[in-house]
Amino acid sequence: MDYKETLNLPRTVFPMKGNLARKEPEIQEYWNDIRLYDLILEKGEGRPLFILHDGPPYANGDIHVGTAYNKILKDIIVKYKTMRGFRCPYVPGWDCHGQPIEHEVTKRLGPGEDIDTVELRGMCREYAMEFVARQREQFKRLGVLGDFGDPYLTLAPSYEATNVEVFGELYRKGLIYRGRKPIHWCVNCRTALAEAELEYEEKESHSIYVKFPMSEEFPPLTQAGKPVSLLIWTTTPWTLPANVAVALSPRLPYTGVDTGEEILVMARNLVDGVMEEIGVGEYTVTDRFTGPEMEGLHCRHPWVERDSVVVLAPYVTLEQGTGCVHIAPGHGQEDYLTGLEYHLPDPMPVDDVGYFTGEAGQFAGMSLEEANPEIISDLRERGLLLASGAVTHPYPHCWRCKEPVVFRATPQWFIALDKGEGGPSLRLGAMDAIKGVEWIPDWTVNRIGSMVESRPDWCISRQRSWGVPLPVLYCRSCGKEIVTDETLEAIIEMVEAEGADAWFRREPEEFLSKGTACPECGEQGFEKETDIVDVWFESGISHLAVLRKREGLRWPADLYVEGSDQHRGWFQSSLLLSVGVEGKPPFDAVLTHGFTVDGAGRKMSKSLGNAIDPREVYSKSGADILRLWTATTDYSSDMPISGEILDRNTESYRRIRNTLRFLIGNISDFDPRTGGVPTEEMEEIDRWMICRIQRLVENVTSLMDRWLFHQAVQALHLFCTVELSSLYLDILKDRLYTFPADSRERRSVQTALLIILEKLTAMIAPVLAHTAEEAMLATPEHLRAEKSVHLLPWPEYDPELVDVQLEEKWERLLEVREEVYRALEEARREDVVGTGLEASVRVYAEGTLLELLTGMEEQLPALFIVSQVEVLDRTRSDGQEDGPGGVTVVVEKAAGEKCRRCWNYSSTVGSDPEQPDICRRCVATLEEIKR
RNA sequence: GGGCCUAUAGCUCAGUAGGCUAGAGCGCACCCCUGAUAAGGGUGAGGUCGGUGGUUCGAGUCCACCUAGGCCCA
Repeated sequence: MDYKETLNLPRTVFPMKGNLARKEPEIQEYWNDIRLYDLILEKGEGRPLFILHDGPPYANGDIHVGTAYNKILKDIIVKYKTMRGFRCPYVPGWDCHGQPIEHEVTKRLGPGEDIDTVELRGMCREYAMEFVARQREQFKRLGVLGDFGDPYLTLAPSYEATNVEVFGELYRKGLIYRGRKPIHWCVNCRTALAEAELEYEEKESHSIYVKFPMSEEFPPLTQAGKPVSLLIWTTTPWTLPANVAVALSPRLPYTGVDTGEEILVMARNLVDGVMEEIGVGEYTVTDRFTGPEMEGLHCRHPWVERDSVVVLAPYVTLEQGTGCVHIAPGHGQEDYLTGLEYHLPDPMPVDDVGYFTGEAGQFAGMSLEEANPEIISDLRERGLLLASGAVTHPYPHCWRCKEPVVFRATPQWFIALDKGEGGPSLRLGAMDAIKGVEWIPDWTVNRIGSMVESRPDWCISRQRSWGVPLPVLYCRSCGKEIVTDETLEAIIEMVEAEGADAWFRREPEEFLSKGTACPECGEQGFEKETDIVDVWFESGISHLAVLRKREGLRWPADLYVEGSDQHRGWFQSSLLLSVGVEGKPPFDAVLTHGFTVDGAGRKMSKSLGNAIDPREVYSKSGADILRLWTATTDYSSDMPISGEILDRNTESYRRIRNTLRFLIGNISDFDPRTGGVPTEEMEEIDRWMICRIQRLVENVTSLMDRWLFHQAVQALHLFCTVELSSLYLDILKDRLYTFPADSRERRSVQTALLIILEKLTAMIAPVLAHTAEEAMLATPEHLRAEKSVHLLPWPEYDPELVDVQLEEKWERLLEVREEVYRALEEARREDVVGTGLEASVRVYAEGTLLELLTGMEEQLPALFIVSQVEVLDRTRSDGQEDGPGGVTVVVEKAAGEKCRRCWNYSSTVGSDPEQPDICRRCVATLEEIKR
C-alpha cells in the first residue's frame, strides 16, 4: 500500500518559483481592475490624513535606479501608513519645464533653426509629456500605487498660475528685487547659455601684466619713497574697463619687488617667474607681508577716474598669474561673489551684441575684439603695461555657433534672504522653521541648516523660453518695473485659462487696463520681461500648488522623502518659499536618503559601466526584488547595489516566498470557524509560536515607526528563516502530515499557522507588494478578509499573548536542541545515522534543566525530530563527561523498524499483522481516517 | 580647497550610557534528506571592527590626524 495517499501533504496553487516578471504585471492588472487606489482611499474615508508629498522628478529620460529607489521607498511608507490606519492620498508629480528639455528640443531642431517661442514651447511640452508617460509606466511597474491618472505637472496652467501668485506675494512683501548677475553670454546668438551649453576649446588669448598704482600709503613699501603698484595678470583685456578691485589671497605670503625705480606687489612664491615674464633681470625682494595687511587699501584704475580697492578672495592661487587678481564683478562668477561680499559696484559696459557702451569711455562703440589691442596700447602709453604676449588655454564656446562666449552681468530677479520688513528675514525665518521640523536621520538638520545659513540671495531669473514667465512689465521709455495687484491678477487669470503661453502670445498692454501710464514718467508704452523663473522656484511651490489647491489633501505635508542633494534643491526651495508665503515650513518631517552607488561604493556612471538599470531588474527578476533591495538597504548613507547584492536579495526573497508557500499549503483544508483551536487549548509549541509572532509584530512595528525599514525587513526575514523554516515548520511536519486531518493536534497547528500567515503577509505587504498579494490570492477564499492585501490593517501587537515564562522555557529547550544537533551531526559523520529519525537520543542533564527535560520527555522526539529520546540524570550516570550547555548527548541507532507511513522508528512496527510495515500510532490513525 | 556624511566577515545589517573569547542572516565548504523538492534540515570555516596616534584599568564604541568613498559648494 502506498501510505503517501493517507497523508495530509501541503497543497497550494502558490508556486515555488515566483516568475515575477510575468506575474507582477498580472497582479498590477488586478489592482487596476478592482481600482485598488480608489478602494484604499474610500476605505480611509474619515481617517486621519498622512500626506507624503512627492518631489517631482524631471521629465527627461527613463528612470534610473536612484529614482526607482526613491519612489519605492515612498510607496513602502505610504502603504505602511495606510495599513496603520491613515488615509494617504499620494499624488505623484513631474517637473516639466527647464533648460535640459529646451536644450534637447533645440538640438533636435538643428542649428540655425530659429522658431517662434510659442512654437518651441509646444515642442517642449510634447517632449516633456512623452517622458511623463514613459516614467509613469515605469513607476507603476515598480508596484507604486498613487494617483497616476491625475498627477501634478508643473506645466499645468493652474500650476503655472500659482508661480505668478507666489511671485506676487513675495514681491508685495518686499522679498523680491531686481539686481544683476553675470552669466555666460553668446554675443553672436545674443543669448544666455547654461553650463551644459558650453563647449570648452583651446583659444588663443592675450596675456598681459598690468600695474595698478597704489593711491595711499602702505608703510612697509611706500616708506622707500618709490611708487608702489600691484601687479595683475589677465587674459581678457576687455574686462579691465569694468575693474573695481584687486584681490589678494587671505593666506599666501606677498612681497614687494624693487626694480630700482618702483616697487611691484606680487605673491612671494611667484616672484621669479613673473620677473622673467616681464623681462626684469635685476631686482631686490623687499618686505614680506600678507594679503590681510593690505585689505581695504586703494589703487587707481589704470585710466578710469575711480579707485580699485584691495580685497581678499579664497580662490586666489599660485597656479598662474601674480597672486594679484583683477576683479570685475560683472565679468566673472567669482568676481561677482567677491563683489557681493565687499559691496563693490558692478559696472557693465558691454552690450548684448558684444560692443562697449558709453560707460567704457574712449572705447565706446568698439567690439570686444577690436578693443583688446586698443586697451593694450593705451596701457602701454600710460606706462602701466609690463608685458604683453599670447597664451593658449581652454575657453568656453557656444554650442550652437562655436564662437567664444563672454561673461556678462545682466539684470535679474532675486529673492532676498536678509531683507526683513517688519519681521525676520527669510533666512532667519527659515532657520527658525528648520528647528520645528523632524529631520531623518537627525544629523541632516545640520546640513540643511548650514546651507540655508550660508546661501547667497536666490537668483530666480533664467534667460530661457521653456518655463513660467517672470510676471513683470517695464516702461518702454524709462524702464520702470510694473508689478501691481492689477497686472498680477490679469496675468494669473490668463495663465489659468491658457497656460503660460498667454504671456508669450499676448501684448504687454493686454495685462494692463486701457490707458495705463507709467507711474514714473507718464508714458504709455510697455514691454514684457523676457526671462522665465528658475525651475527650483517652480518645484518649490508644489506644496502650495498641490497640497493647497487639490481636494482631499492638506497643507503642510507630513513628510518629504528625497535624496541628499535636495538639501540644496527642493527641500530648501520649498522651505524658503513656504516661509516666505506662509511663515511656516511646508513639511512636518523630512526623510533624506543617500545616493545609489555600486558594490564598491563608487557612484554609478556610464563610463564605469557599473550602472544597474531598474527596468532590466524588474523585467528579469521582478519589481519585488528591487523593492526588497530598497527596504533592506540602510538609506542613511550611500545605498550600494550590484549583481551580487541583487542575488543576495533574490535568495532572501525565495526564503520568504517559500515560507509563505509552506504556510499556505498547510492550511488548504482549514477553516478557523469550524476547526479553530483557542489559544489556551493549543499544543504548547503552538502557543509559544503565537507568542513569538507577537514579539515579531511588536518589533517590526516599532522599527517601521522609527523609519528603520531595513531592520524591520531583516527581522521578518530572520523570523522566516530561523524561527519558522528551520525550527517550527520543520518540527511540525510530522503532526501536519501524519495525524488525522481533523485531529485537535493538527487543527492546533493550523490555527497557529493561519495566524502567522496573516500577520506575516500583512507585514511584508508594504515591501513585497506583489508577492503578498499573490499569497493572499492563493489562500482559500473563505480565509481572505479583503480583496487586496493592501486593504488590510497592520497587525496589532497584543501583549496579552506574550508569555514570558513560556519563552524562557523554550529558550532553554532550544539550547538543548542545538546540542542534540551537534551530536547528531557527529553520529552522521560516523555513519551511525543518516536522518535524525534513524536516531535514538539520550540526554543527560541535572538540576532544573533535568526537571524541565523530564517534564517534556514525551514531546522531545518531535522537538528534536528523532525517533526516541531518553532523559537521564547526569549525576547518577558514570562516565558521562560534561558537555557544553549543561547537557551531554549520546546518539544511537533507533530501536525498532522504520514505519513506512510516518518514517519514525518504533518497536511497534509489525504489531498489526494486517499492516506489518507501519507503527501502532499509524494503524490507529488509519482506522480513524477510514471511519 | 570648504560643509555634511560613511567605512564592522564575500554580501546586507546588529552592536544598547566605552566592559567577558565582536553577533545575525545570506553566500561559501562539507554532510543529511528526497512527503515544502530548481525546495527542506544540519555542522563548520570566514573579521588585526578602513589606517595611525591618543584618552582610559579597558575602545568597534570617545578625541586627533590620515586614506578611500558619497552628496553639496568653491
